[in-house]
Amino acid sequence: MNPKNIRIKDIARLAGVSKGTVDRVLHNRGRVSQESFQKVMTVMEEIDYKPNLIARTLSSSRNYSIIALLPDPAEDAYWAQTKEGILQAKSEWGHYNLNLEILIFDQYNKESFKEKAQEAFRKKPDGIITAPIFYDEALSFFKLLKKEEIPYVLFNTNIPEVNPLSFIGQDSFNSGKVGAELMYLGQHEGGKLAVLHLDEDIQNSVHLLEKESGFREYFKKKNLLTFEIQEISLKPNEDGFEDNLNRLLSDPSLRGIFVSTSKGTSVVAAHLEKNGKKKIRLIGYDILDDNLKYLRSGTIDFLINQNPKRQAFLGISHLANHLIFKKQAPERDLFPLEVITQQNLDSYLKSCIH
Amino acid sequence: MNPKNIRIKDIARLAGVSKGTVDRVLHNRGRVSQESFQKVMTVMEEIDYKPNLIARTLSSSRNYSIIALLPDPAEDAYWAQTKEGILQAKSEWGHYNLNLEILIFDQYNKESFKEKAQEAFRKKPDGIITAPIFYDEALSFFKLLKKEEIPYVLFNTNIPEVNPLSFIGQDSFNSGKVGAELMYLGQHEGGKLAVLHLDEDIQNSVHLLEKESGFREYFKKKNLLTFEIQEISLKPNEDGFEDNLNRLLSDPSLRGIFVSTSKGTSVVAAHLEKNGKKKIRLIGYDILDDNLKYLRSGTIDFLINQNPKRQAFLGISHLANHLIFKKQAPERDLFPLEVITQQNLDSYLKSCIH
DNA sequence: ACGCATATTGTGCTCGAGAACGCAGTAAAG
DNA sequence: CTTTACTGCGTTCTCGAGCACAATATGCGT
Repeated sequence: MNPKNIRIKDIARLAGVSKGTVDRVLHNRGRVSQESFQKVMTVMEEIDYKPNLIARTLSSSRNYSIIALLPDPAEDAYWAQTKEGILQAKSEWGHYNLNLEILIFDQYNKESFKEKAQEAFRKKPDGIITAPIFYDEALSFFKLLKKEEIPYVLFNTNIPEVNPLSFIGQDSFNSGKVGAELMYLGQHEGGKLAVLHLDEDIQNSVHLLEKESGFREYFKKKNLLTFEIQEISLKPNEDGFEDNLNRLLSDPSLRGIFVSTSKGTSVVAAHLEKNGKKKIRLIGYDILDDNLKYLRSGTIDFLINQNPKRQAFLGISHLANHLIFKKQAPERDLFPLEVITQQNLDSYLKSCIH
Repeated sequence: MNPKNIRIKDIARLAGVSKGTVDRVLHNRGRVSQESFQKVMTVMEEIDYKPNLIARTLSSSRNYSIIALLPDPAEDAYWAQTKEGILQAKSEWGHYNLNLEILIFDQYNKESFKEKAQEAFRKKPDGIITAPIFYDEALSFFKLLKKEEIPYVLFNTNIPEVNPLSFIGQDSFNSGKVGAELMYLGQHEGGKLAVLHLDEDIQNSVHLLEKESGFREYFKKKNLLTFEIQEISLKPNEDGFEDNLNRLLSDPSLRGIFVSTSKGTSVVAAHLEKNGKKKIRLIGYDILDDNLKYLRSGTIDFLINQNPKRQAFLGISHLANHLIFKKQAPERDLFPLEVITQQNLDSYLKSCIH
């Protein structure tokens, strides 16, 4: 009744050869005469043959293994969401022969990353997904993987020069510009603004610096000279962290703070709330539990959503599609820069997007 | 080498029965003795059997047909994006045996919908997806479909009482609240606000009215009595439309306009720009080409993205997954309420989310 | 105990692509 | 003139679930 799809068998029949020959032509593995080749090609040009992905996948049904190399989810709500994404991908792809293993490293310890990376490498998986937060260490890891032709997908932090199969994440520079835009919104009279990096290892975090550049770029391009932008980097685990933060917040001319990390956002919000400074505009990152209440109470004005869960989920999906269905992954899957407010927060929490 | 997945065959072996029996137990189509049933169940409880979706799909590889019933994409940029989503789904699901047909009706003509709906019904597809913009006509259509057990998916406009397989779209009420929030942002001194419905058939468009309710609710809940909210419904094809619109816009106390339709947004923006009234805050819907330039020029302050393309795409996906893979579709797939600004616009245009 | 009906169970083919295998034919090497 | 090597090509089996049908087993009546 329905116009059934064309099968290799059909092509073979039309070309007057056997399906083995068609198979050889399609995958050009030689051993085909000029004549047969031509016959098959003629047929191929006339009809558009789409191989049945399901059949193909079934026959070559092997068990693929993927290793996800992540910072400790127990240490950080951001990475916890990443892990959720991985687990969701695991259950979604579980039906196919996909083995998914998670290896955890310490996000503050390069050695730990090196160790786990080596462990991952030793297991010779069919694919690897990781957030390469240590630049140099990641570099040599990827060199190894490239040599062994193990595809790798990056998320969160991009290192374009290592040519990953795919990068999934945000455009940090533009993310910073969005932050600036939200800062400027209805607050045009100028004043002091702070860009706050709360991270243990700012040198290594290119994407945080890119956010700052984007933030500055916005004001520069608009020629808004009445705003003074001050960059401050603090390490939450360092001595005197509280004092430093308090000093910053007590500046009466401070109009707004742009926090470049998700974890830092709630830290700053807590301080602001404690000191009753709700007038300072606060913009930060991500829908973490800690951030939610401050957004709801109005201490945090906006969040920019990096969607770590979705990043991880899509990373696995791209990799799995590549391995199982031979689909080609996008070189860069840059997420939209989602602005979260009090009113649209719930819609993000409830939506089934992943 | 790898812990191969458990196959029906394995279960049969473990339970000491044949794979036919296991098959009967799994799909409980009776004709199995108590004893065999127990043996199989015991094994099933010990191991978690996940049927190989690929194999299943291959064997029962029939051609599914889906009909998408849409308003004319040539008439309206919004529905054009919907169509894009359908086409994208078509190419993505083309590998599987999915036949996707689009039927177009006139969005201003109920009779046209009835006609096309009947045509769709006559073709006895395996599934239908549609945007039920005519309430009564849709109702009787779905009654028919239900009787024939043809699954249907709704998008854009929900009619919960017809129990669709799935609804994909926005929560209109909260969408209005987000509109209100964006209106209030940095504009606290009160004044006159307009909620503008530009549509040919407002009576029939529940979701537009819901947006208005949400909009009003925000100000009510916040007890912002200094704002006066005025509702205006205009039909773009009616005589005197221009005059009516101009009269509204020339009100000097008007502080902001919330347009409930995507098409209406650019119409209002054009008028505002022509009259040099950039100070009136304008909030509308969707990333349509016509809207883009006004958002970029600043006449439109914010867009709320309903993502028609993604709605259509996911609608088909849910339906296809239901038919082909027997996956159960979410009853409601409510999208996040995406806020589009000058700075994050490009990230939305470029992102590969679909 | 036998025939027949029904209940239960097992076998074997299907889907479509991939790939191993093997056969026939031919050319080069011994 | 045989042996080996290699080409070209067709056949056949594989993957795992689904399903039709064949093959048993059980029960009941005579």
